[in-house]
This record gives sequence, C-alpha cells and structure tokens, in this order.
Amino acid sequence: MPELPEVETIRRDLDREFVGRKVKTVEVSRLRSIRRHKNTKDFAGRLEGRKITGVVRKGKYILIRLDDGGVLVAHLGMSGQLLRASPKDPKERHTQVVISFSQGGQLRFVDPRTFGEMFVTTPDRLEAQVHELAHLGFDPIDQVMSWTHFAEMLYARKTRLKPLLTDQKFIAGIGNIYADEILFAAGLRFDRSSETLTAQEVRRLYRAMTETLQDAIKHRGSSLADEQYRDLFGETGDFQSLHKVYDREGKACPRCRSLITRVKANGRSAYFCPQCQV
DNA sequence: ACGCCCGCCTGTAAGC
DNA sequence: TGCTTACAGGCGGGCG
Repeated sequence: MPELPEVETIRRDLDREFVGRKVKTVEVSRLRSIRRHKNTKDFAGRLEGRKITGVVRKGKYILIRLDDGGVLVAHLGMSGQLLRASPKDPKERHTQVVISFSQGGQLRFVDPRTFGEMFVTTPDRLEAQVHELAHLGFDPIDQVMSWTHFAEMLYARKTRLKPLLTDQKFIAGIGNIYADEILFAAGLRFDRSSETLTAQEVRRLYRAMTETLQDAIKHRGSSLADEQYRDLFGETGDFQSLHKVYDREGKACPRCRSLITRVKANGRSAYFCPQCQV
C-alpha cells in the first residue's frame, strides 16, 4: 500500500500525537507480524515502560525512537495501517498489535496481508537486521541532489526507468503508483533506458519526482478503491483524485486526450500515455 | 553483478 | 448464483 507520501503522512502525525507518551501494555494477536522476535514477551518487554521521543522515516520504514535508545520499527508492507484508537473502540479485523499508553489512547497495527511487520531493535543493529536499510538510496524529499549528480547516477545504471525509480537502493520511497505518476509528469516512458536521457529530460525527471511526491504529501497520500490506505486517524488521502495515469486505464490523458494504456512490466501494471511519454 | 520472476498472505472483483 | 482465477501499494531470494 504505502509509498513515501503515505508513510511520511503517518510519520508526521505519529510524531505529533505520540511523542512523550509512555507504553503501558502491548498485545500481539499474530506472531507473524513481530516475526523477528521469539515471542510476544520478547517484543512487549522492550516496549513496556518506554517513552516515545521522536518518529523518523527511512524510505518506507517508520522508526519510533524510545527513551532507552531503542527503536520500534514499523514497515507497512502492502496492506498495513497504523491507527490511533481508544481502548473502547471495537477491534477491527486483522488488528495484529495493540500498544496502549499510560496517558490513555492506543496505537494499533492492522495488516490483513501480513507482509508488514513491527520489531524493536537498537540503531546500531538496525542495518544488519534490515539489509535494505544498509543500502538505502537517497531520499527524494529530505535530501537535495544536483541534477548533474542525478544525471551521473542515471547514466551509471543503464536500466529501464521504472524499475530504477522503484529500486530502494537507488532512490528511497517510490513504489508502483508514484513511479507511474512521476514518469507521466516527466513525459518519459516506463521502459526508457536511463542512459539515453538528454540533460533536459534528466531535469524534467528530477523535478517531476520531487514535485509529485511533495504534492502527494500535501494531499495526505493516495487511497485507491479498496481504501486500504488510511492515515493515523483512519481517514483516506485524496491524491488519487489527482492521479493522471495510475488506475486510469482506458481513460483520457489529461494532457492530450489519448487513452491511458496499461501493460504488464516486471510483474506489475504500468500505466502510461502512449502519446505524451517517450 | 544485474535484471527478472516467484512467493509470501488475504481480500475483492472479474470472468466463466 | 457460484466457483475459479487474477490481481493488489512491498520486498527478499533464487534463477539465468
């Protein structure tokens, strides 16, 4: 489900809502969701009594810092949600972890497909445990990169643009939806090879990437028809109404009125305008 | 060493 | 209507 804009929306709200709160109890209903831990006690024991000091994002990972130096890591996978709740709220289906705070209120992890996970670790062990984080690419909204450097990175890889944009080792945080939207905004096809871009196309791609992601954060992310993406308060985002190509097969391109095409590439749907993207 | 494809899960929707 | 199949925001591993 969640890519950089959705994860960043949740991170900001977590930081606002939960910093300073102290963990009272932890309940786990599905061990798979805390699979890096031996058992519930091993997970809960590292959280109970700890106070939250801050929330940061690395790629699509959320890191919740604890006052003993530990880190509660949350990855939402395809279908994970982090929800603020009250103990009296009915527990919805697939609620895997419930963290209750001394000051009242709960943080719930709901995840039907269980690709997501939570675990507690320390900053020095994090990269050894999550290989992806050790080799994470640059963050397109936190880090500024000169487009000349970006051009060098693109030319060095010689690979198709879409798999490159979604490669977390190259750039952190972009998934299937935003790759398609960014490539449309840049006027580039998903299968264009990275070393063939002109200087102007490199600039357009860089600009499309930062603007599309910032715009999506402003709109609190994208919720598709199944509404699996919800923010911390259970609300949907509204960037989906501004999607130009993603999930718009057969509809008119907003720029040239050609029909948006969907093809299968690298095992995933790629949506694009056959006229505007070259 | 890289790109590509499958498997991991569950739910939903389309297809027959 | 009802069963079967395909597909969905991510990622790791194994293959060629």
